[in-house]
Amino acid sequence: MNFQQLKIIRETVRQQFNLTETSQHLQTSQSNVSKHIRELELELGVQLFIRKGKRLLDLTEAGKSLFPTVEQVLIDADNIKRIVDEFTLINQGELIIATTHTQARYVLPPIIQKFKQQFPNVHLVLQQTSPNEIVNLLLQGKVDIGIATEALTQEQLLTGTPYYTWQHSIIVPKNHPLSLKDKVSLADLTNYPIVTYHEGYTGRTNINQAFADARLTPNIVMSALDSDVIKTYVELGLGIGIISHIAYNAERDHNLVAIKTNLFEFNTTWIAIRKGRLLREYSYKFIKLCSPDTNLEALKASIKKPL
Amino acid sequence: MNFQQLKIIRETVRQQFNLTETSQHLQTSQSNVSKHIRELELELGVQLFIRKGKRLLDLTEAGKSLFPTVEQVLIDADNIKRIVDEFTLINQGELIIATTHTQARYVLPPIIQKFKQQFPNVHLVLQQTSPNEIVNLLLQGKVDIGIATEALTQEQLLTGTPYYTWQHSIIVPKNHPLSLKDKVSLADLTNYPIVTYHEGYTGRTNINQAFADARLTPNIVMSALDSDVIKTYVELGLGIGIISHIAYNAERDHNLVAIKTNLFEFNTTWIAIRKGRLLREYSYKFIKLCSPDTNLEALKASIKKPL
DNA sequence: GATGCTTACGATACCCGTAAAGATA
DNA sequence: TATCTTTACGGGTATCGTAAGCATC
Repeated sequence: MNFQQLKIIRETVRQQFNLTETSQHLQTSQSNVSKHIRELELELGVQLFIRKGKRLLDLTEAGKSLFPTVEQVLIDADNIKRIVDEFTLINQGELIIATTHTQARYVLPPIIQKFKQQFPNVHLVLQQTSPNEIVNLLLQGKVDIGIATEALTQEQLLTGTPYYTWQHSIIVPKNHPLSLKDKVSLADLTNYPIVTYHEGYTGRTNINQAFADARLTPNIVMSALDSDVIKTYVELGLGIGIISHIAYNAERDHNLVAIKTNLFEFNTTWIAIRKGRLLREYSYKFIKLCSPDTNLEALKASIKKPL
Repeated sequence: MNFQQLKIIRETVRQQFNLTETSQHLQTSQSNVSKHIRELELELGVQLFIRKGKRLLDLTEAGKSLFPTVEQVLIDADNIKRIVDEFTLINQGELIIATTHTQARYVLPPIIQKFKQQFPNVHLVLQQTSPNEIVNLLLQGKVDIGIATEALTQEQLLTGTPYYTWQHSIIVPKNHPLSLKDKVSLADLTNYPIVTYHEGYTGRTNINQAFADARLTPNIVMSALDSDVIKTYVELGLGIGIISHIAYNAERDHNLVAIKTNLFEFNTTWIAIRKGRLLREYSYKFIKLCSPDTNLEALKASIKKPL
């Protein structure tokens, strides 16, 4: 058993049992991948993959049982490198953050500015993607920190800390009838076409829930991945918008009016990291910058409990 | 980085930085050990060992930081093999138990008999040693289960379950003056020479404590590692004995009288296993046989929290 | 027929142990 | 001088990629 074999097992699963893909991702040859798999199976004395003829279809029961441990070994091997870097590359390295558009555009800029002042030699990578993909990237150890409102709290293998809470606001063009009302109700909203976030993004779950609870059906004419797109179409008169209040800026968005409401539940945006995967010290400092109340020691402890 | 290098790091620490010893334990050559260490250091870009000239003295700070992770990787690699065995060698394999004389001689026999009936193909190894050594063996992953009264609950990296509680009894030769008294006090005991367990064995801590609390000084003329030795010398008239009540058998020990007392605190004998190290299913069955009330799921969960 | 896996084979790199040399106590 | 570590070197093995062969879809 060697690390290359374990990496191949992991990557084969990630590439859904396509050995050609696996070999390309690991920068090696197909034949190598194939041979390593069978040699590991031979050494362990058990089939790890279900085969149909020559094709690999899935992990066997045995394969499924040991796969989490394989992942843990590889993560720990990676941890060793990061521990070393903590000594050789002090306050220097890479910090990869996976987050959504809303955070990247409206929330993180001042944090990142401060972080960059404190750690000028840390190369910051901001990877903008969907909440589900953030979970994937975290689980695969491809990013250090994930920040999003959705999906992050479901996964056993992730841990983290709440970042901030917020609510949705209604945005309408200037002089829109809704902007003249004292109080806007959910029923009012159903009278207009609505533009808001896509399913699985930026608290859309809570929006759906509010209408469902009130037994109302909103007329959602368009859903988008980010607030800027929504605002653009609301400006064009396509409908009224429901966006994170964070994404509204009175000055810049002078063509729009934001209406604060309590119609939708509070959302919590989370900072998440993968259990079992150590972070560089500066990564914890970043989290502390985001959420100064975080108990870093407790967070570090929770990392050390993989399931 | 490969497994051999990590094994060498671990063994070098275990052998207190003597590379010759390390090579012998790993069945390889001295030069290999030496080279692997320096190549790993080169690859990681950091010194792992403090050297004085050519001799290795200790781990560096960096080495100390990553050592627990190195151990975890190797344990997990071992776990993978055990997981495989769970599929290929069903109810078959090895179960190594480290325990003290008292358990091996007086407590475990009926358990082991039952276990052997249920799992005839499991090779049982009973390793009899001191509580401190049991802790060592557990930490090094050289035994599956440790059973003892002392030392097992101190270590962060161990987890486990209480087995049973017991008290010490006084044993005296037949017709000894103490055997005629209605109630024996601690002060009474100080009037006679005492034979009991060695420090660190079989509840000796509690014996010391009881005398200390009463501000009495016992006249301990001899200390032994096991109850049989103590009984032998009490029979010879060397003094009165203090042994685990479990170790007294009225029939077999017909030359001795046991006096039950509450003079000493209750002792708890523990079953301990190492965190992070998976056990074969039959090992858990063994624990269940010992202590039927154990919540095995909770125990398994506690294994998965290294530190 | 296109894609994907296995086998064959030769080149290379790596790992190992012996032996000699050098350092430490 | 004993013990211990490093360096040098040669043999063996493992790993790698290319290319060809074969199975699957």
